[in-house]
Amino acid sequence: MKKIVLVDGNNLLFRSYYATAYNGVIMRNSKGFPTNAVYGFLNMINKIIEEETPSYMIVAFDRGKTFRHEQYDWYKAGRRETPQDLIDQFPIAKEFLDYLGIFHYEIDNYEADDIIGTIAKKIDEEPEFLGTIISSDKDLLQLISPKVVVKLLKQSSHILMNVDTFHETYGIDPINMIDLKALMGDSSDNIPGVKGIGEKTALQLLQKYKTLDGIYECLPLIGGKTEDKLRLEEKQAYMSYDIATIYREVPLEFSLEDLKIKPINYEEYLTLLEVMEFNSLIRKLNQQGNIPQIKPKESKKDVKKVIYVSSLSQLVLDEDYAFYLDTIGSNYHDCLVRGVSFYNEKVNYYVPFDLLKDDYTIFNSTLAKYTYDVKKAVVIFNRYHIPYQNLVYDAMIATYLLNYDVKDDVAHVAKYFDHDIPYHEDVFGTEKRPKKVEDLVIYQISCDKAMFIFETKIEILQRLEKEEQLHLYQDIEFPLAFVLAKMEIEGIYVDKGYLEEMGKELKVKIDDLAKDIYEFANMEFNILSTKQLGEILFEKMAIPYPKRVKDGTYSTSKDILEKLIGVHPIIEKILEYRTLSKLYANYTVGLIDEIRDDGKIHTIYTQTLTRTGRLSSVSPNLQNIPAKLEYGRLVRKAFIPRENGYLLSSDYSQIELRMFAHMSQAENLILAFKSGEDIHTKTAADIFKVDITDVTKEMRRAAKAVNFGIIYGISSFGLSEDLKIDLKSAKDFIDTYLDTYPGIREYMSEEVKDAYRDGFVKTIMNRKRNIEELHSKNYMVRQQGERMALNTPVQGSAADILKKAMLEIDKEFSKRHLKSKMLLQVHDELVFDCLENELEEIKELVRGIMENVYPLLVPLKVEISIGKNWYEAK
DNA sequence: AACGTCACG
DNA sequence: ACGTACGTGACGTTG
Repeated sequence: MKKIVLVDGNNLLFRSYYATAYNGVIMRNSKGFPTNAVYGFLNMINKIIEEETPSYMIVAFDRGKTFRHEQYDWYKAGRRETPQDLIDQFPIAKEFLDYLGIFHYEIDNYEADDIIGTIAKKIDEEPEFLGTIISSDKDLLQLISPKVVVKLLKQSSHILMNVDTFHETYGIDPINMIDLKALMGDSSDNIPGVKGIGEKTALQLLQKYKTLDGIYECLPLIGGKTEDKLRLEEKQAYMSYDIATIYREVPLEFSLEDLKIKPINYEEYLTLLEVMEFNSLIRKLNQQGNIPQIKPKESKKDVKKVIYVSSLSQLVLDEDYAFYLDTIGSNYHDCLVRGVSFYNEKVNYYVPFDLLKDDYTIFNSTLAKYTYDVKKAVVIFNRYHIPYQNLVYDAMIATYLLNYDVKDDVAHVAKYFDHDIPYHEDVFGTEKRPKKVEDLVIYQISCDKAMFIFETKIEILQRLEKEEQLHLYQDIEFPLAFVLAKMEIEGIYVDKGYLEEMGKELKVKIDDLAKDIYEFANMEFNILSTKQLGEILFEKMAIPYPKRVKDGTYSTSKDILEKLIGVHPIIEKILEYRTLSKLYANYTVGLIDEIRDDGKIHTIYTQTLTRTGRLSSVSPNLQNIPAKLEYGRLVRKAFIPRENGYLLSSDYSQIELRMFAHMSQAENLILAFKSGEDIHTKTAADIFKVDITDVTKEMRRAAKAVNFGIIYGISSFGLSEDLKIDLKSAKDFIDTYLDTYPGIREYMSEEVKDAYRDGFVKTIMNRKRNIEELHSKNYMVRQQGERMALNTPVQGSAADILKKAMLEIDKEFSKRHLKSKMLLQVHDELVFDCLENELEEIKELVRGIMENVYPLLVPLKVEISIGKNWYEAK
């Protein structure tokens, strides 16, 4: 059998382009020519050849307008225009295919789909051939046959679809994919389908009547609304059928035999790789050693061999350098340090940590030092009492601000700068299943990381400057890392005995509840298993399920269960069981495990994770300690100051809504804040048009919900769920709100418009977030993108402000030599451990800074409370 | 390792 | 017709 791989070239290039477009910033070669799409394309082609080992292959491309456009002028209307940077890369991709000996084809008036469809038909007819189609477009599934399969590309994996798997998934035959599209339509191609019929209904119909014709023949049997809809739009359905049908009679000027892969033209291939500056691919080619006729290319820089330093006298550092800490273990408060690599113009060292840890000079020189994760370095230096100065650059923070997907492992971001470093996990395995690694490999990787940091520093800083983010980087995020390090190192005392007592108490209550639940259910089962619980509640006990059943699974989430309170007494028991189990596992047992020998918990703030600019907190998360329910709140009594100290908590009141008022410049909302009234009460008074003294609890609750909705990028459905009112009322309510505060509508539509135009949104300090969702074909995903576009500037700007306040507070503490310490940050709250004699001073200082750190069109208000533990200080 | 659930702002 | 509010982390269950 001869296997032919059929690739949808357009699809592959588009995917590669959008997968690696950052902030509209994309990978380019030194001449400025865009290279990101071709790079991804080429890697994909290589991967296909490796995995499929085909002897025949074709890559098909679209060309110009097609017969579909001519027939229906609205076909594919509403699609975004293809960026010029992507268009420019098409010819290069084709050139690469030429050199790789891979056949590619395009023809006037037809899309890649049609070409592939026509070849697939030929494969069906010619016994000695088999076909594998590669694309992420589900349309192609209609081509599946006993001889042709489709490899459907997903985010990072793929699904292999053949006749059987297709049937299992959809319950219909592959060819009826067309009938399916005819009924449900396709928004991405602007295929209308039958209005009012979606995937569910369409599949049901097709499973029964097989085809569109079958359905229309049996129309009277269908009945109800569905029949009416079908009858009404018969013409449209058949038109959709036409347009969704892949044309399989394209006049082709070649035979299947012509698709045979030819030998690679290494010389031309290498030359083009060089022009594009795909150095990692060049290196790979060299390593494979299969380019005999070509002299190995000298890389731009001479690669310095790693030198293993076994005595300090060998370690000569007289120029600014990058260093990388080679550590073992995931938590840097107790990780081991195996060694440190150093890199600059002159050196490429790997130094075992034992040599360094007693030397106080290396990191304390006046040379500038660059690294990746400076906070981690500071914490580790502190652990070993290693003095340091002039840590001036952090590649992790810098690339985070440039919107790269930053991980603990440098290798992930390095690959975007064409530094090919193997992933930590691939080399070392997971913590549970570590792999054995050669020492030399360890040294090499560590040194490559230092090299990456050193060599890309200028480029990265230039990019920050170009994006006007140098201030955010230099004056906010980078110095903040040092402040966060201090807080992590300081840690917070936690009363272990108290938590143990609470744990015991919880255990008893949980066991009692379990007994009750088993009795109601008439059997013992695992209450925390959603699967078992769902079956017992909704099948065995036959409690009516309040929502539509989707594919036989029941949600047992709080929302659902709360709707069932009163139906059966078991429901409330389960809810309580859940709450207490959570408390037990997460906040008694879980927290106790995190208390270290010094009696404190030392969290780690992740500074380079969230898409909005907030921090996050891990190991443990101290940003989700119970606060809402009274019983849970008791956990906070375990968080205590040092002896004779006090905990002081200072939190911004409504900072996000204030930020929204500021950004939208909606005058009435600004006035609402300036009035000094409780904002939700004031909002209620405004929208219900009553006197502020006449606002009822119910009105305030409603107003509060809309205020929250506004911050999240309101949707009527969300609000209706939250307030448990119907959709229409929610809609009206939002309209009233928007009428009450003129300017908000305009602001929101402007923000969304800008986001579509730029592909990103930004905060007051020019933090940027790309929103790829906005150019999704999927309506729901785009909607979600729009909400992100509205929420991110609000949430992110609030985060900016708190960060700036933290910096100023830290600075002032040092300046005044205060003994009190800043310990925690919880998004809009800061927690301090204060000495009694400093309380008043701190209170005034913290309030002054937080309220004035960044003047807005509305005042910023801070609430401060003090206590002997975190429970009291709130 | 992925999912469902629920803790926080 | 679809399936929904923004941003996180950690647990236990399950495949």
